Amino acid sequence: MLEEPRSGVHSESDEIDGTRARLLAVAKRQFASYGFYGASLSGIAGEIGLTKQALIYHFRRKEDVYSEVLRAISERLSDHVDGIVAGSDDPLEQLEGILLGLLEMGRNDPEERILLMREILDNRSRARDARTWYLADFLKTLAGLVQQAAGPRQVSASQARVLTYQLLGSIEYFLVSDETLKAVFGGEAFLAMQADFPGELRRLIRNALTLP
Amino acid sequence: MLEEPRSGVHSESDEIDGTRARLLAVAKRQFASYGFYGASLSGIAGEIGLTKQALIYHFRRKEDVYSEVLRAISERLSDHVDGIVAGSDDPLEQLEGILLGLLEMGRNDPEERILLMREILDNRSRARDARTWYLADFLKTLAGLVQQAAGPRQVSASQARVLTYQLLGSIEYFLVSDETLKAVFGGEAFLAMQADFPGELRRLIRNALTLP
DNA sequence: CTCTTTCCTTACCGATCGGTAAGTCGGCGT
DNA sequence: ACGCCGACTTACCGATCGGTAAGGAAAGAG
Repeated sequence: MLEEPRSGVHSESDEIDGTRARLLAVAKRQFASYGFYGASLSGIAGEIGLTKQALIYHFRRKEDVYSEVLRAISERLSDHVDGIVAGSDDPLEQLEGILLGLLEMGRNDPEERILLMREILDNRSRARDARTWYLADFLKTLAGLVQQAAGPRQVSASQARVLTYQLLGSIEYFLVSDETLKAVFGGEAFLAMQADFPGELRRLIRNALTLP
Repeated sequence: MLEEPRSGVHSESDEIDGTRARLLAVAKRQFASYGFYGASLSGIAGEIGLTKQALIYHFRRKEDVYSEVLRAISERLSDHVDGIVAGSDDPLEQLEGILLGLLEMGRNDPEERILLMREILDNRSRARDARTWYLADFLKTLAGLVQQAAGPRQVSASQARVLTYQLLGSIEYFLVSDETLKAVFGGEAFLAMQADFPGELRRLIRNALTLP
């Protein structure tokens, strides 16, 4: 029933460790759906037919599972940014690439956006550790790009941060609201919104940055 | 130690029922901070020196406490909208008023925005009841206003909804991120952002709606 | 054939959860 | 004076939480 115990790797190689990766995938989904408190170790492990002690064997504490999930997300996020930044020299193009890419990432993996949104909300109560700082680099990079891209407008650093957050908020809020939108406007209207979103976002970015 | 048992009102009048209102206020804060699962009946009641059974006496179940909190918020929200709409005839002015007012409301009562954001996230898992529909009217009104205000651009209903959500997202995401922003950029930078936000939001609204 | 390590199990722990049942107690109407 | 009733309390319930301890199957190493 169980596949690939693999060679005698010790816990170093995350590469193709089957169980651990599967646990992380499930954990991501459940943390996103139910939040840190709402998700349970037994629920996560149970979804792939294991007991919670198997989960607690791979990661020592619940917090560690959560941290690991978060770390993977932030890693993917900065990889994305690095990839885009390497592919262009124009700040405006880079910014557009990052934000539209973010939209695309959210479309492919909605739970990830939801988890990140929850993290922002929980930051004020739980946590204490790094957490926030996972996103710090991403935010600073983005704000820097905005300030460069807004050349014609000559915005201050603070204004650039505000703009960054407005653009980011447009995207993240939309990505997180899919179920609400379906419920309020209907499924087909939501599909139309999904189709219209990228174009309107591009407009929003251009308007926000290039107009005096 | 306890004040105003008041006249023998039965549970109808929410008017000046001391305990009930205080419980709701505490519940709002704790639901916002810890989420539905993270907040506990005993924790809420304990904060004003009562036992959880006092809480469960006033509201029968935990869900009912939560619903009541949410209902109050949505009521205040639609009151706000009604007030603004009554005060102006120009859709663009109305929209600006509503959105800037929302920003102001969020500034005065951050927990309220956080709770609403959590509600959006939780909608997909918990819930089943109305919930979403509390916001439905608000969203539809807003989208209608956007479409009217975007007259020169001639946007479709779907585009209007997208625009609505982008603007709404800008605000809500910012309001919810205060702690993150303080942690990432520092407290004084955050204050500067707070000062810059309304102006940039106004720009964003105008650009999004009036430009072709 | 043993010894060890990896990966997972059952058994158990105290704490806390939401919720029920059954009082207690002060003020009210009659 | 008596009983009722609203506003609480203590006592208790089963379920579930995260986490510890100990053991066992499987596989590689010597």
